[in-house]
Amino acid sequence: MKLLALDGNSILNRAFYGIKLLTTKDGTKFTNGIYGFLNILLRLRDEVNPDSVAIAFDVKAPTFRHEMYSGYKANRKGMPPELAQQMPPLKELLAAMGYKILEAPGWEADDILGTLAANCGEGDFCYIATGDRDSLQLVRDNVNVLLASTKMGRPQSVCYDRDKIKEEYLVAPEQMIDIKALMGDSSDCIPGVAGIGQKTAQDLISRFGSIDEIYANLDTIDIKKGVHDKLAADKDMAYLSRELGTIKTNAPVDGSYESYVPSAADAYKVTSILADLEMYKMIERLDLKAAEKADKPKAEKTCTDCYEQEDLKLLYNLLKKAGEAYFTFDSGVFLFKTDNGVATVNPENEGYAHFCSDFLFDRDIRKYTYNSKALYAFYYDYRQDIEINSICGDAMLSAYLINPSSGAYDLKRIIAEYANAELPEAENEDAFYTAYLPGAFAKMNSLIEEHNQKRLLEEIELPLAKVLASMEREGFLVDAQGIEKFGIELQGRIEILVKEIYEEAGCEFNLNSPKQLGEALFVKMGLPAKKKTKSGYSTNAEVLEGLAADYPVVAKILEYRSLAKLKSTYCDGLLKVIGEDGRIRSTLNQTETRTGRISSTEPNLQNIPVRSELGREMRKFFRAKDGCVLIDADYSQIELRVLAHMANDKNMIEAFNNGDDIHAITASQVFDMPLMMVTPLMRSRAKAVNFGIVYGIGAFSLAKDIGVTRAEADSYIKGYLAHFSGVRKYMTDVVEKAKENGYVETVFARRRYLPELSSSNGMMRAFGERVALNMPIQGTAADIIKIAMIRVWEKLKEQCLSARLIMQVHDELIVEAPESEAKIVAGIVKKEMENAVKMRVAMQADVGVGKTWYESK
DNA sequence: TGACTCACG
DNA sequence: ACGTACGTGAGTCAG
Repeated sequence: MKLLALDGNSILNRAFYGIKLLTTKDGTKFTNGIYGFLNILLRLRDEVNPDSVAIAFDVKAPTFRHEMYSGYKANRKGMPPELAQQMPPLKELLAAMGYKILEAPGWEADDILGTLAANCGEGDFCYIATGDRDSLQLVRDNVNVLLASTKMGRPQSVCYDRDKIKEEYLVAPEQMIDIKALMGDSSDCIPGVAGIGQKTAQDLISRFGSIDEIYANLDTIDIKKGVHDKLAADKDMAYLSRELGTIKTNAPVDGSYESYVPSAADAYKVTSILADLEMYKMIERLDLKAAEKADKPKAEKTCTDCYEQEDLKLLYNLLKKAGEAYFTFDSGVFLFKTDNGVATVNPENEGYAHFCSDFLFDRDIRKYTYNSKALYAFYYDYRQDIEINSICGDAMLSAYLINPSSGAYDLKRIIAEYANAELPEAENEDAFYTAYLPGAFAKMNSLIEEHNQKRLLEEIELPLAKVLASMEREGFLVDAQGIEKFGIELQGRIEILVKEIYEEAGCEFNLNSPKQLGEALFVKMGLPAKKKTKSGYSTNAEVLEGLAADYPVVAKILEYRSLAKLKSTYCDGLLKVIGEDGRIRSTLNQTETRTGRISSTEPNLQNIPVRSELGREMRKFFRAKDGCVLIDADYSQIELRVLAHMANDKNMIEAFNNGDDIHAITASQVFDMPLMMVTPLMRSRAKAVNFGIVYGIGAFSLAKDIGVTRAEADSYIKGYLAHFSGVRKYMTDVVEKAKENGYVETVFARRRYLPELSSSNGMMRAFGERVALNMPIQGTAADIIKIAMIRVWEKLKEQCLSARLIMQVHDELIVEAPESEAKIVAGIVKKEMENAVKMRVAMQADVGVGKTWYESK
């Protein structure tokens, strides 16, 4: 039998250090070690083509094996958490692949390998794969060592047999240990003989055979005096080292190679672990199909037969009787999970429209689906009289609530992660997913229950999907001609600027290229460079602003930048996406952000300029249709109010509830003076401190932001925390709790995991702490405005108003309403926003009305 | 595709 | 000694 025996720890180590740190998209799991390990394993498997495979791991012994020398291997124990984390999933994966994992408490992996090598009988062959040269001592006529490593991300292995060792070390493998006894090994804390290195040790052993021979004839053999004296002084150390360095061959493991014939891989489990680690290519490389038909405990078998459902009346009755329906949906085509498999319902079927309105309307059928927003959207267009009720589950939203950092909410991955499912048949993938929807929901619902997120799901995310679908459908009317004209004006100004800049710079270059711009400014023109980026000089606004006062050309570049941005992103960009009816329909993503906010894409309408006067002009082109006005309401200081509530800070709560100017109050506290004496400068600095608190403050960044020294910024923070002691306590508590739990959560139990907190990298840890401080605040604010959106939307519907919610910008809602409804709608929006939640601090929303976004805000 | 820059809350 | 505030999306360049 041909056995391939791997030193799991050693190979994982090589893989980990040979490949740069990789993580899953969300940063929750490190994967480079596992990835590299699999690469090496597959490579070896191909090279060796073994009959059996054994993978050995160290198991920490409760006490040191070699107590006489207590420093032994002390420096080997420290494994960085990024690596340690990867150990359990790796073992699980290897086991699922059908390989035997060998562990023996108190024994190291190389002892286990030594034992296996020693059991190599007649007709057997043993390949030891390791990253560690120690194991070379195990080489025999039928035992080879494959020294594995990862160079430039590629797996490599060198095969050592007797000849190769002779060639490289001039000795037989049995003598390797004597070399080590003399030279020692600092990484293994094997002392060796002081002053003797590899060269001398190799020379001595190749000439005299062993340390026994050397010491037996120490005074007669032909060696230099210095070497003789060193050998004489450390005789005990040499023998101790030999003992320490000798790999044991009596570990308590099964020595029979037959025991390590791999069993069939558990294809489902392997796939789901790999999918979890986002190693999708690896799934293909393993080609699990062949191994799939294993006769062992199977995952729940679900019928995935797909058939066209023609009798829709019958299907409706079945669903009605069941009281629930699991289905997926794509542009009008339904796939229903039924007892007989998966039923397809097509728009071409007779009675389709009738079926849809009956089924979707029926409150007594609980509906579990995927991407309910798309379902709402389709039927808003298809037939507006079809009402959709009782959407009780949306796999996308559930998966998002369970982990908003995973970023992978396609149905395929959700099924792979949460349903105990077998691999999909390639032909009818969609039917397969539908078939496993109930299983996935069962698992996700129990997690959601466990995390106390049931209300968050049912009262916020599920109803919000309908609101977002309606907002996307409404869109935002824009004045295309106005934008075009504005763009032309900008273009004119840009061309003049470009000419002037080229003239003053003395050369022409691509102003849009940071690389060329940096070159022109800091090399050709010799301006003082301040900051560098990975690939050259930094030319960002902060740097340029620092130079603008002294170099007029830089001021022009800044102006160019701002105009170019307006032109390309906002004028050109928006013109491209205006619909035939003059409205822009942005996509509102409900499962994008890690904090619970929604995001807006294609185009992003959440970053339309407002801070600069020229940019703000853009908002004049966002308007209400004829006869209508825009009602714009934004929360005042929602994040600070949330902080005051969560921290239960007396001073801050009182300030808000008195209706005070919070930044001014903060200034009076930070600078320790009466409110009357607070100057505008002090107020603006205090405002920056308030922002900083919400972001997880650092003195350095605060200093940079407001242009004071670090020490000064530091004293502001100290002053702040001294006066807002509730906030101080909150900050320590929330970080402590995050470290304990591994996650933070909002008032409404929206959760975000923070693996960064257990990183060994100080910067990553600090980042984790800032996120721990920020996410509950930003996330709770997001929860609140979502509640307000649902209430506003429902009120407008309830009162049969024509007004429509059309946009949300994190703390701001925009409603388009007939002029006649303006007053009442403004009242509804304000009221629903302010009453969305009851907190220790009252919420305040400011409402504006106007023909354009510019006017209404 | 990643880096850079910059628009918003 | 080292880098530094939270959360997004889009346009552009350059390898």
